[in-house]
Amino acid sequence: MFERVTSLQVAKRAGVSQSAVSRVYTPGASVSAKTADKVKNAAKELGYRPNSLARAMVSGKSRIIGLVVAYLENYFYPEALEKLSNALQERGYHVLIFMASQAAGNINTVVDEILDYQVDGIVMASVALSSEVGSRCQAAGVPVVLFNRAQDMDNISSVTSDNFDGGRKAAELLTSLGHKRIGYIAGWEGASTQRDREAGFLEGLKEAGQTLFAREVGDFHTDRTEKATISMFDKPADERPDAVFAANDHMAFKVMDILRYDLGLRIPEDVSVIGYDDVPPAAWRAYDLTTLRQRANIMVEQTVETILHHIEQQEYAHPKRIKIESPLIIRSTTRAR
Amino acid sequence: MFERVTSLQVAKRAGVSQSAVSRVYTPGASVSAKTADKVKNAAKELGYRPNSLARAMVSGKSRIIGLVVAYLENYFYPEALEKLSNALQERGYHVLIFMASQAAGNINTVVDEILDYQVDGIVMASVALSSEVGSRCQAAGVPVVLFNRAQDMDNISSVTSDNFDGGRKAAELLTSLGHKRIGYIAGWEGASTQRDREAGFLEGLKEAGQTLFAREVGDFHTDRTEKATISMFDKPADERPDAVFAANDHMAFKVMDILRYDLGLRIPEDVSVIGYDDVPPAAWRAYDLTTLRQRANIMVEQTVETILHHIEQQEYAHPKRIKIESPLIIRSTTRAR
DNA sequence: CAAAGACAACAATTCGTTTTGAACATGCAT
DNA sequence: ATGCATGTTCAAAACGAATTGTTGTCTTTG
Repeated sequence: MFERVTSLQVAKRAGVSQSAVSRVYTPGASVSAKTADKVKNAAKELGYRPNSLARAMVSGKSRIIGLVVAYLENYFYPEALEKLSNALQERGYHVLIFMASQAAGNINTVVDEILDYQVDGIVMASVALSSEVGSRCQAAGVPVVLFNRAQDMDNISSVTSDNFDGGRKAAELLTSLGHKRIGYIAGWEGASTQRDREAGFLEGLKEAGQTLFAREVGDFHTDRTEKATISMFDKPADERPDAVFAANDHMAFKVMDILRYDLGLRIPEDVSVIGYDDVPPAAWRAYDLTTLRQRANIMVEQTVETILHHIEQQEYAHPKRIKIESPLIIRSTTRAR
Repeated sequence: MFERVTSLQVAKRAGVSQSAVSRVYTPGASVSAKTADKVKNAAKELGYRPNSLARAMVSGKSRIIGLVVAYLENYFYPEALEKLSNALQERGYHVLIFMASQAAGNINTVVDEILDYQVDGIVMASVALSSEVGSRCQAAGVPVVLFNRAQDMDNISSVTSDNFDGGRKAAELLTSLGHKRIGYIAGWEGASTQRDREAGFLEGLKEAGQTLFAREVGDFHTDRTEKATISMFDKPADERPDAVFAANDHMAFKVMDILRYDLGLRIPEDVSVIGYDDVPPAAWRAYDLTTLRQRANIMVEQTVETILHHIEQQEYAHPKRIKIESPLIIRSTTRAR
């Protein structure tokens, strides 16, 4: 009932060989204008379109990039995903998406499934992958780029913000504003972003001759962040921080909500708040959050360039470790100077 | 360098034929336990995994679903995308994603590219597609399901909220709270969601013996919504609405920001606000928005069921038009009774 | 003990392309 | 007219697995 139109049928109708049809659709192949016309006409009449899968099988290039995402709740990711997909589409690639919702065991299954589809490359967003998984991809000749995560040990490319530097900038701002009791709400401690941001923040405090006044773990997670905030701030004024750096914007929003609506504190009069990411809601008037911007467009651009470099140059040996500077975006959740 | 392991190599090592290997990986095929073991061992030793593309070519089933998304700025979509991808993964399908960022011409190109990948089905989220595109997919034997958009004319399945009913509920609530000057911020007028919500809203007002007091178009777009809000509300108290229904949450947030921070109005004392979607930020304390919930999990579930029904039953003739009820979620942007 | 039946394994074919290597013109210079 | 490039075209061989009809092989039963 639904007969697929094949290149052979087009060839017959155009009165040429099947391989001629193939070459018409292969950029840079040598075809005379005459046969190209005949083929194109026949193709149009029959509604022919080349079968990407067959093409992929014989050429060994699927022009599919596997994308593994752990969760889209952090609104940095939808933005990145959109840009990534667009950028790859422009280059003739497409994105096969895999959610790695669950735990680590899940990742292995997911990577296997990805490889089954003969993807040309894999982008892992916010996923910490075991070195074993990494080497399995290497073994299959599929380059991997980590997006927004870094892995020190393995020889895998990664694109991140300069999280250490961003953390330091946060500390610089807070100390320069005269804050003396500075707290930190940590993200999930397995994440390199969390670790680097915290390390940079501590370094920044140290440079100003200060140390951390309070620390809680929010795990990049709503409920845990709310608990963390309460246990950090539900105290007399001189025992609680007068400024806090949350390891990402989403935690910062929760911190702000608790401070304002549960604890009745004013921002920034009683407490200054800084986040990280500059997701769109950070600019919404109700939050208007001072934060460090992750420049999604640049990060995506670099990710695309890196993965395509690996694919098209067949160069897997020299992983790139790209860090994008995070500019400080000062809004109204930190005191004016 | 990167030799792919094929079923033939496994077969040789296991001392069986290639077809035996194939059957081991085909659920429901008849293989003796003995050969299955031999094959599995050989496969493990060689690190064999079946090639999905080759499988797809000969079987005619790629187990890939093409997903077309226009934009992810509305946070209803990341949520839906995540759930959709997960649900399909569970059923052994995977999602090839296509952003249809630009105008209508873009959609055609995108659909062609999708079909080239021999997808088993297409889900279109928030995309209005020409009937021509629809019939092209039909002709190719690829079922299409519209997600969060309906198309009256064509015989294409769709899954949406019951937007008309939701709009009416919004009107019922506002009129029951005693509001007499009720405004509406419309979304993009090409969207069926916008049209149905407005029609239901007007119907609800009519049932209460009222008519619309003011109407502006926000186009589901930030800047236009801010302008729309100002032109609706920057007036003396008795000339502006005392309640407003925005066609989605994202516009409602902008409305709230303008009302509070630019016009100095209180919500809900001066103006009640209702949105539509119940995206996560609607529950954030800073907004705490009364809204109509789009039940993403149910919508996704129905979408998956519908598309897989079409695919696996090869039944394209009877499109389903599924509407999911939108419950009213009352929070604090509407007056208490 | 032979015949029928049920299963398993096999070899060969298929899917729709790209990619050889060889054959074939065509045109130009000798 | 002959030789040699240059440029097109073709037929055939991949690619990696699923599928078909066929041949075995092992049980079971009359």
